[in-house]
Amino acid sequence: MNQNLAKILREISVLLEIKGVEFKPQAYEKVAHSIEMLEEDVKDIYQKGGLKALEEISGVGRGIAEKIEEYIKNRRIKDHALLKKEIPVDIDELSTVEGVGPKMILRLYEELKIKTRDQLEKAARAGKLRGLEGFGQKTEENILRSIDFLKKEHGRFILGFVMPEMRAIVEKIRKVPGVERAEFAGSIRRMQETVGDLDILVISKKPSLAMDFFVTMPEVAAIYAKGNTKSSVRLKMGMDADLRVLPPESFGAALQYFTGDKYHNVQLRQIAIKQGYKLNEYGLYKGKKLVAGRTEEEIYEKLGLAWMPPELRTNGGELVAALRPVRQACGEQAQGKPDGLPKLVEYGDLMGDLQIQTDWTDGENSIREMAEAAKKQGLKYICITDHTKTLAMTGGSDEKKLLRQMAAIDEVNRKFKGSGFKVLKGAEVNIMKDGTLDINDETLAKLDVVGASVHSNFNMPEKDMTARIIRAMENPNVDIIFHPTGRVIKRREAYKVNMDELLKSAKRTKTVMEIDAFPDRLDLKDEYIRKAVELGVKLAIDSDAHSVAHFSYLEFGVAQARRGWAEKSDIINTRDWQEMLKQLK
DNA sequence: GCCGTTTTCGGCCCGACTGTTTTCAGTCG
Repeated sequence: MNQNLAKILREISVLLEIKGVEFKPQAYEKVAHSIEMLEEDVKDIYQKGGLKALEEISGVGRGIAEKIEEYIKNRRIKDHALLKKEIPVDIDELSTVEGVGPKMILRLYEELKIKTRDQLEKAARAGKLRGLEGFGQKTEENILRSIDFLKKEHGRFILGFVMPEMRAIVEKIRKVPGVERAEFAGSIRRMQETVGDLDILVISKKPSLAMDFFVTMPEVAAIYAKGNTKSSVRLKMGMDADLRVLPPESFGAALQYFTGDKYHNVQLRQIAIKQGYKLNEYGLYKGKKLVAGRTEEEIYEKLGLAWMPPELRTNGGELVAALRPVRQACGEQAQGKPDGLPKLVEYGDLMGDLQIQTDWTDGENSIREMAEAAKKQGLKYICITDHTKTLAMTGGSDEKKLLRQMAAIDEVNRKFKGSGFKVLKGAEVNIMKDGTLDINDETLAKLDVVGASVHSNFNMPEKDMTARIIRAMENPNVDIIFHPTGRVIKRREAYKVNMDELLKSAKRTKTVMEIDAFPDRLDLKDEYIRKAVELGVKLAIDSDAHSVAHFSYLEFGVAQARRGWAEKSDIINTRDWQEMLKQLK
């Protein structure tokens, strides 16, 4: 319900903006975002506390609370329907076209009756747009180019898959003469699951050199804009990229500003205003006087806040947590814990990896090769978790094959003797439709680590899927639930499951929940991680490696854990293998 | 439409770049 309601509220926001209504659009947009972020269903909130409870939601006042009530009762909001009737255009489709905003949508509709992206494309191809006042040939071309892109790609890229190329680009820019510093900003710096574009900020004595280099890199397919401080391009791999040159005294301000996210920034600027400052990408100002801007730290500090890792910046309570005690705001040194921010698990904290597939099933490499690659990556242990028999297409193990594999692992461990590296015995067993497992308990009991996961019957009702997984958790041999929602980003939705129930059961049965670091899985999602951490459910971060190249993906699992406010102690494989095993059932 | 250390009215985040304009509106992030 929340996502649908959020969509309607956002549509109201855009429709009001199209009509030129002031301020209300922001109010609706803010609420749409709050609703999206909400963990509890609005319907439950309403049933428990009525309109009053709805008004507790950030940004919701009496007016919107009543509209939410109306939606809960009737599945529609009358004002929304009226607006749609007045301007019956596909907002979603049109506003995702680059360069097309509310004002343009209105003119396109009024003058050419354009309602959909297809109609817009046809009109542009026929050269009908350039006749309109304020529209020229360039605008028409830009619209067509953007539509072509939208058709080809779905707009966002999976962070782990594009990160190597992004890093290579930044490295090259760092080598351009005059460039003193170059950093990622935006969703890449926040380590979001997916990224829409690449933002790079630089300090350079020779800005024009950096700009020239940037727009003529071999990776560039087209140049949108080139200026003295900002240039924008489309990369051949399909992503848009921006380069901005900043003076050193503003670099921290720009880094903060362009890292976002948007909601964090809006909130931060409001905090600044309340304290009599103005915050923009050039710095924190008192009147015309620059009081901070060289580093992010000094800006947060001046506002009475602790600096926080970019992964936390989502306006999900991090600004409240970052508040320094009052005495420090008065100029005194704070003693002890200065703020309420979590001490996040660090990249590099992982000692082992608990989900690895080998050539015994659908992996590419042998146990030995995987072990050597993991050791090279700096890990101290891995657990081999090949698929089991009901995943027939992978040649999943039955009980006999598992026993043979255990012997093979003993053999590999003999080779590693004295090196401090350990290979543990495990399996990724299938949770059957009824919640039983496809390997008998006697065999499971011989393994060091048993991961269980759902690989079939994805389309069960939520209640049944939840009961199915909980039954698996109740098996005393099951240590970890692997990739607990089964989603594949951009390809497959998560199956329907009541995560609150799962997490409570995980706590009760001492079952560990996995953060699968494979870039297009990354489930648990950040919001569920946060909930797990609050409940005291233990987590594991695993690569789900199917080849030696995949161990590098662990980084993205750590990022996910950090966005879920997880600390080192929440993650079992930050401990050595003996201590890690003690955390299991 | 929301909200309050500027508090029940009067504000609401901010600046760069583009395109189509001779001074700026629209869009974006």
